[in-house]
Order: sequence, then C-alpha cells, then structure tokens
Amino acid sequence: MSQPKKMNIPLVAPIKCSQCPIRHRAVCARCDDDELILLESMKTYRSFAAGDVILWRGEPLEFVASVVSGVATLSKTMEDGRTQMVGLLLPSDFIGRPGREQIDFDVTATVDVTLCCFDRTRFEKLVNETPHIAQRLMELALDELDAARDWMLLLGRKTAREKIATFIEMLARRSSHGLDGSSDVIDLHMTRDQIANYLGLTLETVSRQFSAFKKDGVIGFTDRKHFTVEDMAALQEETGDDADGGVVY
Amino acid sequence: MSQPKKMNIPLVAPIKCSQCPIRHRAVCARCDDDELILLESMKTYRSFAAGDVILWRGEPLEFVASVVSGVATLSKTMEDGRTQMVGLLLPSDFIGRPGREQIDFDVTATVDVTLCCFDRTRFEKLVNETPHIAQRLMELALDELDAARDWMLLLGRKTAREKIATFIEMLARRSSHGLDGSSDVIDLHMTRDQIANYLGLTLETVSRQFSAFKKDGVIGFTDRKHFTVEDMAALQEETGDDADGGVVY
DNA sequence: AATTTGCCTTGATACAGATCAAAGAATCAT
DNA sequence: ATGATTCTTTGATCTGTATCAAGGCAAATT
Repeated sequence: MSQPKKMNIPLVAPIKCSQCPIRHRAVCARCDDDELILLESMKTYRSFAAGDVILWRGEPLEFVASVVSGVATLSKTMEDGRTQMVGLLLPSDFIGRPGREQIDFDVTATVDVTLCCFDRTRFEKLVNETPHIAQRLMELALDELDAARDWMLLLGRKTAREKIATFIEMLARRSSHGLDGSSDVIDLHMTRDQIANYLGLTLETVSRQFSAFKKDGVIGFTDRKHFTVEDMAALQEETGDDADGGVVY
Repeated sequence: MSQPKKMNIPLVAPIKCSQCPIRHRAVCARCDDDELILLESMKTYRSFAAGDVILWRGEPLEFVASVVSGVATLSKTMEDGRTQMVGLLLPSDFIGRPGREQIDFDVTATVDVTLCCFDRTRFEKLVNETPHIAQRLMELALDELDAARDWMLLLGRKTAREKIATFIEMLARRSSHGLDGSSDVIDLHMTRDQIANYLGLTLETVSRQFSAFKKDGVIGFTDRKHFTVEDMAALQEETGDDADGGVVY
C-alpha cells in the first residue's frame, strides 16, 4: 500500500495562484492579475519526501521554484564529509537564481516539500520583462542576506550554549502563532545531527546543550522531537543577542 | 599640512559616470545613457579615511551607495565586545538596501574609501521605475549571498589553518592582475585583529598560522603587511576546498 | 513478541584554539 | 632622536568542544 520512498512521481496538480498560501510573500507577490495568468500557465508543482535531495550541487539547473509547503535546507559538504548548512528554506522562499545554470550547494527536503516550479530559461526571460518580479526577487535575496549575516555571527563567535539558545528562540518565534503565548509545544523537525550541521557543532554537543537547558528549567521535552519553552526571558538572555535592536540612547 | 583624521569633509567632486571605473559592474551597470544622466544628477561622492566608520548599526540610513574605490567591511558586535565581520565591500559593491531605513551592522572603511552616494528615498523611487537597476541589485545581492554561504562553511567547519589558507588564497586570487603569475607581492590591508574578526579566530591564532605557513615555505613575508605566495599548489590543498567546482565524474 | 535499525544520551579523554602574559618591531608624536 | 603607542610574535596554560566509546530508547520490521 505504501509507496516506495524514492519513487519518482514529483509532479502534482498545482492549485490556483489566487488561492495559493504563499501568494502574497513569494516571488509573485507583486504580480498583477495578467502576470499571474502567465505564471499560472508556466508553473508545475513537484513534491519531495522528507530526506529527498531536491537539487545536487553542480547539477544543471532546469528549474527555479518557490517553496509552497515544507522545509528545505541548503548545505555544503567538504571532501572529508564535514558539512555545513548555509540556508533554511521556508514556504515562500525561492530556490535557484536567474542567470546561473547551477548552484553551489545541495538542496534537501527535511520534511515533505512541495515546490512551485518554473522552467529556468523561461523564468529568466520573464524576470527581464517583468519589473515586479525582479524587484521582489531582489527583496527576497536581500532578506536572505540579512539572515545569512546573522548566521555568520552565530557561527563565528557564539558559544555552543548561545548557538542552541539562538536556535531554540528562532523556532519559538517562528512557531508562535502570531501571539507570543509561550508554552506551545514546538516541533523540532530536524535530527540532532542536522541541528549540529546547522549550528556548526557536533551532534553530541547539541544533545548535551539541550540536556543542560532542560536541567536548568529553560525548556522541557515532551519527547525527543518536541519541547516547550519554560522560561523565555532566560532563553533570550542566553542567546547573546541584544534584547533590543541595538539602539543605544 | 596633513588633515586631522576625523575632520568632516566627506564630500568630493564626482567624476563623470562615463569615465567611472566601476561603471560596468556597479548597480548602474545596465543603465542606458538617459538613466545615467539622471543618476549623474543625483549622485554625490563622499570619502572616508581608513578606520572611519561609514555607517553605524541602527542609524537612520540617509543614503545608499556604491563603493568607487577602497575597501569597507560590514561587522556585527555582541554586547561583550565579540565581533564578527559579515561582509567585505570592494569597488562596485553596494551599501544599503532600498525599502529599509536602517542596517543591522556597522560599515567601516579599512583603507581610504570613496563612495558614490544617492539619497535613499530618491533611489528607492528610481528602483521602482527602473527595472535595470532592480535586476542589477538582485544580481549583486545574489553574488553576495554566494560569498556569504562560502563564508558560513568556513566559519562553521574549517580549522584555523584552513581558514587562513582560504583567506590567503582569496587575497592572492583577487590581487593577481588577470594573470595567475603567482609571485606578486600581496598587500594584507588589514591588521591581525581585523583578520581574526573576519575569520572567527583570535589575533594570536592568526599570527601563529601565518608563522606556520611561513615556516612551511608556503608563503614568505617581506614585511608584516606584505607577503608572496611561494607554493600555490600547497596553499590550495590547505584550504580544504575542492580543487574543481565539485563536479564528480 | 523479538529483532533490527536509527537516533539519542552520557561518560571519558584529547586537542585545537582561546586566554593570559611578556617582550619585540614598527609607527607616530614630540 | 626619543619616548609613546600600537601592532605583532611567541610562550605557557586553560578550556570548550570534538572525538571516541558504550549503552538506552523508540519506531520499524519480521
């Protein structure tokens, strides 16, 4: 009954742009109705199971895409196997870049992922003709750049404890549904090993720091993949980040 | 005769866009003659001495700019003083982003810098009206993003020796004037401390690794700020990067 | 139910790089 | 020139995190 994991049926029937959950945040955010009709005719949906590689480094890039649902990661691997995640793609984030026919990292689905794909060369043409899209793509790229820079500070200067605190705080912020009601159960989609690759640590250190925060009453685990934040103020304090935006009076 | 360091005369007479050294690579790369005339009427030049802070984190952003000459760095500092450089700006690189009125890092001139500045709000308007510029800005952002991701791998996973090798190799590649004639003298514009902040190390470790590479005959110092690469192959090997682009056959 | 497999935790130990310290160049100011 | 300051090197020691190793738990498979 269950499908074999690597079965190759990535294509899925797309939903209407007008009903698309990422309509107002993705690369198409600024498009008017005419432009949407055009995009609608170009797009195809593809799905990937958790763990599947979406794109290999160096592989010719046939399509660019927006993440519709799920989470994907960008990662780089050294010859001896050391790997570092260099990006996290959430719904509305964009994969690929116009003007380059390959990428320099692997893209992997960490949970089931659905992508809204466009043929790369056709999309490039569209970018050149459609200012809205180029502008939105610019904004998305600049947002990712901001995130990458925060991550560089984390990787270069934060201690293991600060890294884990920052990571937990990020998850807490993301999964709080608008409100900052703290004691929701947070899902830790990734394995300890993936978290380690994200934070520039080993999986053992990740495990130890989680245990330490649990012992200190900052978080509580309901099971290995789910936890609650018990003391948000303490967590914030441990991240090493400024409480405010860094504005000094 | 010499001017006091902090004297506030940043404004300088701009040169013509048509003669501008970064004309074909900066944000204005794709602009046609009409657009250039418009930009010409908007732009002002500002100069900063080595060591000057160009923009403070959180400060309201009055202008955006292209680097015309010199080198500037982007850096983030934690409350306790730990700092991490998160970007290096070379001629043609862009400072600031349309749609945001402050930035989350400090921008500092490491050597004397000249900027081609545009009033931020006027520039934003121009971006909205001029697809060329949004496209070019997107490309610049994506290039920076690629660089940031390489840097994340370095910060998260490379050893001190690999970090220094990567840094030296980058300088060597940049300062080789087109040719790969190796034994040019390379200028190490930055202090050991700045290099440490760039690589996520301490200045002592930077110094030790330089000494180690010198002892191993990989590089030779002519003075503390100038060196030559004696063994490029060995240097490449030490970076930990794939020799090729990662293409496996 | 028993077994396998993958993931996680915890302990013991090693080591790379940080920290502390001091002295040696180079640059700057007088 | 002379002294002051800043930057750099090198040494000694410490420590946070990696590494090595073993066992535990839970889900998947038989």
